Amino acid sequence: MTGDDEPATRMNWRDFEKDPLPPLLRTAVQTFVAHGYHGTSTRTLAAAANMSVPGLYHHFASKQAIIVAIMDHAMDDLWRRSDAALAEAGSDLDQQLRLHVECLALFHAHRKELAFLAATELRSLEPVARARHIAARDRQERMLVEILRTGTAHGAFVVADPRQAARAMITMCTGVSQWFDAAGPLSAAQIAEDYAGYAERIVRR
Amino acid sequence: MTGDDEPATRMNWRDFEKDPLPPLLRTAVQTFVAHGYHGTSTRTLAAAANMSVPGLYHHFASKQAIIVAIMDHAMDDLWRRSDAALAEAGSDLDQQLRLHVECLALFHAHRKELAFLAATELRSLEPVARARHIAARDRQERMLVEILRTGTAHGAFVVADPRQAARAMITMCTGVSQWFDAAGPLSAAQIAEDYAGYAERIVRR
DNA sequence: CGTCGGACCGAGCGAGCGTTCGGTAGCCTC
DNA sequence: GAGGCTACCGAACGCTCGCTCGGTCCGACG
Repeated sequence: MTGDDEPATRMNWRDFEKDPLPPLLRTAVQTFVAHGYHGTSTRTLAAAANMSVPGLYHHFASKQAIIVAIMDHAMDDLWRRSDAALAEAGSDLDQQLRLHVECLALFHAHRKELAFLAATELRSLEPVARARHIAARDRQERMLVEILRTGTAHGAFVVADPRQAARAMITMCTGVSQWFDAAGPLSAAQIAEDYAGYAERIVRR
Repeated sequence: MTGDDEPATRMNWRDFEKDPLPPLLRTAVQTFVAHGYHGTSTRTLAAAANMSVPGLYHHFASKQAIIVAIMDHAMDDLWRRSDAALAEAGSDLDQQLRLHVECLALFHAHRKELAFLAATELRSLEPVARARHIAARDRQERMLVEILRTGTAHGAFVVADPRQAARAMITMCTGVSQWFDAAGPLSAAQIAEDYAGYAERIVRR
């Protein structure tokens, strides 16, 4: 082991060019978003990927494994982006908050289907995967709580309850995945900037 | 017709004593929250209500009719409460915003299962009911947008995009239904007050 | 040239699904 | 006390579900 918490080259957390998801999972994401996990049959999944049902089972052990792969990818992608955003902010607490919220909003706009599933299909995961997903969600939440707590301790922010404020900010960003429209009047970048502003105002002295 | 947009006695929108939902629907809400609409069978629904499957079909025409009754009740209850809150606020714009957000947060805390379903099971509704639910959601959103727009026009608030700010506030409150715990350290009333504060800060001059 | 393994498919398995049929038990009315 | 109503239930219908069996095709390798 080499202590891998500081990768040599950090990802560009603002880059959403293409999602490296294999085509089968990409079509599965869209189908699950439209009808939900239990509302989608393996036949529908196979048809969406231009494949037979056994063809699908060649790549994944079960329908459950498909949703698990999607959810894991979502949580991993968000975590790596927000980790990179924190690194970019350095020790400036205001900047840490701004970039974290910007990162959250960008993710929920650019990866809206993925983010929607991550928020919606928790209950469709079997116990092991569910526990893992909850842990990832909690770790993600803790990152923002820590920013708010440190900022409050150093007098940069005024927050009565950092955990509650973090939840308000996170669910505010989560909501973006429900209504964002790439063809709409607001770009993801504009929304992210506005949301960073909302977060700042919530904690302003 | 007597012009019924001003009922003689308005409901007390802060009172959440008991939900007037019949027992069958009450148990259905909990089961749907746990497993989702498509993840719940009519046999499970019947067992949760201590009933046989035909017994369940005596009260509702179909499984779909059960979810529709629940969703309609949720949207109607929220609408009547926020309507009453607006009436209580009178013409004071700051108060309109405060009470509206307080009402939203209270609803999503006290009726967390109901609110969770309303936000989550839209895609499980068949076209007619779905259209009705979307219309109700839009009407609900428009109410807050109007408050923000009027407040901005009168110089009470500073909001670049009322629609976007309204969505941020609404999804912030929607999130309460995902993590609120009646046995937790924060009461619904405390949360509602904090959230009204967040909303105020977002639009503050 | 042979055979090996990855990528896939048609057909079908048992289980569970939403729904319905033909009842029964208890109560109220005339 | 006959008839009708509400509130149910056991059994089963036709269908779809997740999943698997026993293949075929095809490019890579020796």
